[in-house]
Amino acid sequence: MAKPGEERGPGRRLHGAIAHRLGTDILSGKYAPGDVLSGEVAFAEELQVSRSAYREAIQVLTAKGLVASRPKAGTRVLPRERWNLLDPEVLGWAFAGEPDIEFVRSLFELRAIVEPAAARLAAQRRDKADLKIMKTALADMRRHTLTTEAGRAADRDFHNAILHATGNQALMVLSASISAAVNWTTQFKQRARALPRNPIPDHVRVYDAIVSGDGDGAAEAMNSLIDLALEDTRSAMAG
Amino acid sequence: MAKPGEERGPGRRLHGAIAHRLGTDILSGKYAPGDVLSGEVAFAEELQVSRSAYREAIQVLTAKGLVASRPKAGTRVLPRERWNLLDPEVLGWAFAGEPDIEFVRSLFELRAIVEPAAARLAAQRRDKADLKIMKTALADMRRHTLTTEAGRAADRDFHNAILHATGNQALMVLSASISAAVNWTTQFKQRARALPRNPIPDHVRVYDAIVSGDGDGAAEAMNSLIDLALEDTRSAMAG
DNA sequence: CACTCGAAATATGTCGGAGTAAATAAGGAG
DNA sequence: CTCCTTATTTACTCCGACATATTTCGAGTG
Repeated sequence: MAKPGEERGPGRRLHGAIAHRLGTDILSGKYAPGDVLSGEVAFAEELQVSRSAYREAIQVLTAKGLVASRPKAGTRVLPRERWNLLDPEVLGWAFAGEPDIEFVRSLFELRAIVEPAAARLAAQRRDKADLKIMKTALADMRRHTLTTEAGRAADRDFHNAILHATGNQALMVLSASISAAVNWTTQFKQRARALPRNPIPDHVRVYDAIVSGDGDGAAEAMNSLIDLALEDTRSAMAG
Repeated sequence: MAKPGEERGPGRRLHGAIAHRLGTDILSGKYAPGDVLSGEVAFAEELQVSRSAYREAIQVLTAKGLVASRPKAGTRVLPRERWNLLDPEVLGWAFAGEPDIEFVRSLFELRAIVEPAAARLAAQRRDKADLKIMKTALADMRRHTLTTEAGRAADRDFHNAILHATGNQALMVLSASISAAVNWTTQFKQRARALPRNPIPDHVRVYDAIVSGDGDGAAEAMNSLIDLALEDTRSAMAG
């Protein structure tokens, strides 16, 4: 690699850049579970960084369950089950290269489980502030399409507002992961072709049900919304 | 504090011990969101450790979204929404002291959403190996009660086996979090009083439904199992 | 010959200090 | 009063040495 500084974006620290590089390498399969990384001194020298910076990067990966180090034995990649795949940063690393189709499928399945239930709870517990956020998010989605970053941000805001309206902390944390996944997949869809369907009506149906406090309706509307999004993604990946 | 070595368990590194201490302090509210920690040099000296060890601990907390540090501004505790509360280690820190009742409630709500759906999928996709693991886990639960660590481990194994049988990676990762939560809450129930209900029959009903491929039955059985567990926990906390 | 115990080798873990870069705050020029 | 420059504080990075934990290999013993 060239100078280390070239590979890190603005604001990102050196150890963060190293963690990003190693993380994407692990998620992409360049280092497989069970593999033992080169020794600290050797690897740090290869990356042209100090041992301290390298070690701090390894601590980050260790905290996310990707690797584990032991004296004399070295640092080895842990089995996939130990990976914190719902960590937003890990999720980003997973989608940095070509995302694993099977993993995307399992994320959609999780969405299909969590979000309709969340919509039901949101319909029962939402307050005026929540509804206001959803309304403006919908308006922003109409103004900018999903082809723009602003449009995708509005989409994320809408889904986040629903999860926030449930008042459930654990669901809110999942929201970070799920919205990250949604972001990556919508971006992925755009990469392939123009979005074949107008997503607004589906979102409006969810919103209307939440406004009127109709839990079952909100759950069902959200369910069909996810089904349609899944279809779009599938056809984009297949084509 | 006394010698640093006294506060770390076997196998746990020094920076891991520091991360554990700071993590529990943050989760317990000793350091509130927005608070700025003392400078590296001062805090490291206060903890009687080197800056390297302290910094590596901070990297761990940063990776889990608990804190963020910037030059000149210092290291500050992030708002709760940024915390990776589903990280198994963070979950452990949350239950190290007196767990927040509202948080426990939200975890049960997440369980009530995810596990019935997982049981439904497991009933449709399980193979013989999955069933075998569930069967032995049930037998172990019968042999040791939930008052013993072996019994709680068997309980975890049973729930893990269900999530594993779904073949869904994202659900499997959630399993680590949820089983950790289940573990902590069962332990918490024991702390208060003897378990008032025999949990075996509920588990057997779930198992039978999964064996016979009855998705709806598995989901419903799991749903009532969680309801009962929630009641027990609630009465234990209230008492 | 097999087996146990112990010493050496090796990689991670810990340490303290020096120097760099970045962000805020203070001060001066316009 | 505003804007730009400067100064200081703090985290960030690097370095080299020492400590500690495991594995491995060898010597001693039954």
